[in-house]
Amino acid sequence: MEEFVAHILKFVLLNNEEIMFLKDMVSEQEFAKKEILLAQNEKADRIFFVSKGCLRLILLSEKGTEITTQFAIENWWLGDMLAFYNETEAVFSVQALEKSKVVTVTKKNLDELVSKIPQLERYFRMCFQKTAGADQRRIRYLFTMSAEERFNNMNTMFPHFIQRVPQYMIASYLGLSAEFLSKIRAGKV
Amino acid sequence: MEEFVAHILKFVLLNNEEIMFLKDMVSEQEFAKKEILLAQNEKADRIFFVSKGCLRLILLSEKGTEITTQFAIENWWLGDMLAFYNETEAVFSVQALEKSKVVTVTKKNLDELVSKIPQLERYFRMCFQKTAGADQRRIRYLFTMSAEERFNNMNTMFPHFIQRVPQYMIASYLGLSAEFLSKIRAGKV
DNA sequence: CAAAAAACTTGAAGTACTTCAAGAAATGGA
DNA sequence: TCCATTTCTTGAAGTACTTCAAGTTTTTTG
Repeated sequence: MEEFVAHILKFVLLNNEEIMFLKDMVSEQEFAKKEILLAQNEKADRIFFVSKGCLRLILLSEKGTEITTQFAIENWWLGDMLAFYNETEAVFSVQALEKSKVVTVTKKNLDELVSKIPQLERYFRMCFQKTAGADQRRIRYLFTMSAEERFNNMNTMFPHFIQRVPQYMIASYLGLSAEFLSKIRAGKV
Repeated sequence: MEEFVAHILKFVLLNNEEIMFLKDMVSEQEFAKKEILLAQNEKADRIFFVSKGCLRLILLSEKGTEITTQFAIENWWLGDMLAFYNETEAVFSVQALEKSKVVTVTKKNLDELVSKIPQLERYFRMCFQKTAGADQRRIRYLFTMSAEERFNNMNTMFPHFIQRVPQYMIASYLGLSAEFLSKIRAGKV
C-alpha cells in the first residue's frame, strides 16, 4: 500500500486523515502469474493500480485468439475504462503477467474518494488526461509507422519492458502477428 | 457560449457567479471551413470545444499525406492532449471541416478553472475518463475488425456523421485508403 | 533435474490491403 | 450559372503483412 500512497503524493498533497481514508477505500492483494483479475463479461466495477508486477488487458478475437491491447507496470492503472465508467460488463479481461501486488478500487469507492477529497478528483483528472494524450500518440504510431518502425520505436522507448513480457504479447500490442515480429527481429524482412 | 454552458450544466451544478467566471476564462469564436485552429509544431497551449460545426485532428505522414485521426462535432472537445498537458509543440493540427462555433480554453485558464471550481475538476475528470474508455474501444475495433467491418460499424454507430464529412477522411480515420473504402461501399471487395 | 509447457523461429503460400493513374461526379465560389 | 476545385470511382499491379504447420529453444513445474 505504501507504493500506492507514495505515488499519489507525488501528484497531490494529502493530510494524514485523508491518507487513512484513501487506504480504507481501496484494497491491496497479491495475484499470481496468469491469474485473471477481471474476466470478460464480468461487471467491470473496479480498476487496478500496479504497486509491483505487471498486468495486461486482453481482448478475445472471434477466432478465439488473445490480443493484448495494453500493459501496465508499476504505478499504472489498468481496467476496462468504459465499462467501469458505465458500470457495464467488461469486454476486456485483466490478467497478471507476473506475481503482482495490486491495489483495487471499486467504482463506488472511487466516486466517494473523489467526492470527499478534491485533490483526488484532481489526481484522476490529470491521470485520465495524460491517458487520453497517450492514446492519441498510439493511434499516430499505428497509422504512420510500419511494423518494423513500431517495434523499433517501442524498443527505444521501453527497452527494459520488452525483456519483461513474452514477445508474442508485444506483437499483438503492436498490431501484428507473433511470427512477423520474430522475422523482424531476425532481420528477415 | 450558451451551448457550452448548457453542456457543462448537464454534468455539474454551477451557481451564477461560477458560470460568469467560467465564461470569463474561455473565448468563443467562429472559424471558417478549412481554417486551421492549431497548427502542427505550434505550442499546444489550448484545446477546443465544438459549440456548432465540426473539427478534425490531422496528422501529416512522412509522404506529406494528411491522416484524419479524430473528429469532433457538437459538445466534443478536441486538441493535441499530450502536448496540451505538457505545454509542448503539437504533433497534430486542428482544422474546421465546416463553419464552426468553437470555445477555446488555454492551459493556464483551464488550470485556474479547475482549481477555483471543483465541479469543473470533476467535469473534466469524467470527460477524460470517458475518452480513455472510448480510446480502448477504438483500439479494439482496429485490432479485431476488417476494413469492411469497421466501416459498417461506424455506419451503424454514427449514420448521420458519415454524410457530414468527406469519405476520404472517414477512410483515414478507419485506418484505410480512400480507394479501398470506395470499393467497400460499391460492394467491389 | 527431468518432463512438460510455453515461447520462439522458419519457410511457403495466401490475402487484405495500398499505390498509382486516370477519369467521372459532385460541390463550391465568383 | 459556369468554371475550378474537390471528392469519388475504377482497374491493374504491387506489397506488407497473415496464416499455417512444423521444428527448436527456453522456461516452468513437480
